[in-house]
Amino acid sequence: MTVSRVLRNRGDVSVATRERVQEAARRLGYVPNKIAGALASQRVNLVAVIIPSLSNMVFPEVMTGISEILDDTGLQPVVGVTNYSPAREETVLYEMLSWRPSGVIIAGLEHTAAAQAMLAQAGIPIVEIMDIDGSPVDSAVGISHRRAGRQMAEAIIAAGYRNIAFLGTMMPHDHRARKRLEGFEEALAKAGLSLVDREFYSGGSALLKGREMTDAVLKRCPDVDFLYYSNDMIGAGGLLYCLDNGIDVPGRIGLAGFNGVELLDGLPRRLATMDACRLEIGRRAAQIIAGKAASGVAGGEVIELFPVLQPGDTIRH
Amino acid sequence: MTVSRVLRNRGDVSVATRERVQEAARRLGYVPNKIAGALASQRVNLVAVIIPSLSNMVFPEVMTGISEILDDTGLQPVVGVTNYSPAREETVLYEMLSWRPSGVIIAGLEHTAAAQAMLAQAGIPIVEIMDIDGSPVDSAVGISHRRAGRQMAEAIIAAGYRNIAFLGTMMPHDHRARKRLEGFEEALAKAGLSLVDREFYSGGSALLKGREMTDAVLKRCPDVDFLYYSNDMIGAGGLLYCLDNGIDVPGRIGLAGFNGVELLDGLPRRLATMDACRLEIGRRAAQIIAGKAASGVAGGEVIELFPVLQPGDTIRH
DNA sequence: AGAATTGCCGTTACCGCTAACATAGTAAAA
DNA sequence: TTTTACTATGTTAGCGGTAACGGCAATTCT
Repeated sequence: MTVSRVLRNRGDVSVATRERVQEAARRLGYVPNKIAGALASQRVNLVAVIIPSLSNMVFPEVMTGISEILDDTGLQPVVGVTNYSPAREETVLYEMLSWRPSGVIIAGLEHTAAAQAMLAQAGIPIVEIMDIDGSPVDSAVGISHRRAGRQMAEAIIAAGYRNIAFLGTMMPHDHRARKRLEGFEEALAKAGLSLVDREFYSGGSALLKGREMTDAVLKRCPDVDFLYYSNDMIGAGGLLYCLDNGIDVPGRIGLAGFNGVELLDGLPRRLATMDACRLEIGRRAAQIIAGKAASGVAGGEVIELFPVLQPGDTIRH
Repeated sequence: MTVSRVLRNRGDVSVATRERVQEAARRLGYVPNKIAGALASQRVNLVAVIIPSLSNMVFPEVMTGISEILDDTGLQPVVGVTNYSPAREETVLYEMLSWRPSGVIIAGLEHTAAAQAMLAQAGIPIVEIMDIDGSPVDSAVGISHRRAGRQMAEAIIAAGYRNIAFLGTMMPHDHRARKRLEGFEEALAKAGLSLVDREFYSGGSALLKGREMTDAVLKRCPDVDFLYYSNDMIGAGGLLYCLDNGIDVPGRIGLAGFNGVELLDGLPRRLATMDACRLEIGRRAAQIIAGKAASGVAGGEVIELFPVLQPGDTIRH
């Protein structure tokens, strides 16, 4: 017990004993067994973070926000990656819950029925992040992707573009990209317009994909005057393609992406985009978990963040 | 016990009982407590993965390789991020070891004395990845960054460049970048050359940084004819800068980076680089852990991988 | 038929720690 | 001096599973 007290800085131990214990621990290379500790105390300083992917710039930044806040609380994030597969999400969630974490941060509002049930039953704070177009199990922090799509469409229409095409991921489970497209089309419809073309791809977002898709669209629809990309990476590819081919941007063709990734700052021209508030989403989500873990208070809250449109140099005005 | 057997698919249970148990588990939303299970069985299906950063394209790909292999083994990776801080690495390692994982995959060969001691004492397979220029605690999988730097220098010299500058990170703990630079300078020295300029920066790798640094070097040393970047991201920034400014690449100035990131495929010109074998490193490391976890065999092995120089379009020939 | 085996399920004793309480020693208060 | 109040340390009983073994009935072997 005395050792336990020393190593956790809990309760009264005389300075002499404390030092003797620490010295012995150091000498023996003793590393306490958290498994036993967690079992006995029914407390685990882990927060499960479940995200679709690590390779697209967006989630690493969310992670940064989460770590930033959690670092001060003794809580530790544990990452699980689902690759945009609902089945895998369910498995990963089950696996993580079986370690009885202090909270869950999970991307998106769409989960399998079983996953929903697990989340609801877990008895710990749950924060669904990125998206708020839907109903969360507990808390949610994110932006309205539908609104983001709508706003971008409105800006594009206001700038006078009329023959608008969409280029994006075909991932059946990227609900946020889907909602952006829905919002986008909704705003087009309101203006009496509709997409003149759409091009989908699967696989990771990459510059090269953006080039290929742009090429395909321009070949197929020579009179298109705006390309709306579902993410900045393929948008950047499209931008480079246009510049390489001497296409007047934003005069002849306008371009826009989504996310506000740092990458864009170095491009020859600044791509129009919308910041997805990734860092802030991570921070807020972690704050909710940390707050509830400390206070034990229940009750879900929904925090909506508002991305700002960054017109850059690829929409004319 | 019967429940335990059913849920782990171990031992004999009649079909009838098995189904009764599963049905009850489903109905109750029962999630077994791995903490208790791990304590009792002294087995934990977790592999600690300790890396410096998630935000620079290189480690996510290593993670992909790791997950790919581990997915078939029942083992699960748990990521810890150190932000290139040795002190933080020590903390993260301690934290992870206290959960008694089945193995550790950790980036680099340089650790604090305490971290070295923990790794050596842990009694589980340890794989140090990315680098093999040094002596591993147990196993290692990686490339020789010193050799990589040397090879690049030799190729540059062979192409006839003579006024060579280096642009890279100033992170005091990015040992791999440091070793590449050492190898590079070593090969220059052998050819009777030395760097005409060097420019360092701190912070994440970004296109914009690459532009700024390139601008600085070219202003300072107008007669420089080759720029060697410590990573592809700033290299790409430099390439875009040169193209924007009408500099003849690779005639007037040659460029090279390091890593072989996918990003480069979409650039107007292919940057010379060397693949760091990231995916393969992840795979091999995971295989070692999985193999040892299964067999219980000890004994460290060192696996050296050999990156290939991809000359691209930015070295003349 | 009796012995040996097999399939199925139950019992017991931990795993390494911590909550809760007990106990000595020591200083302050009555 | 005795009582009270801490302070510092020790004791006990789990936490929720699993390893190891035990036992019984049904089957197979000899």
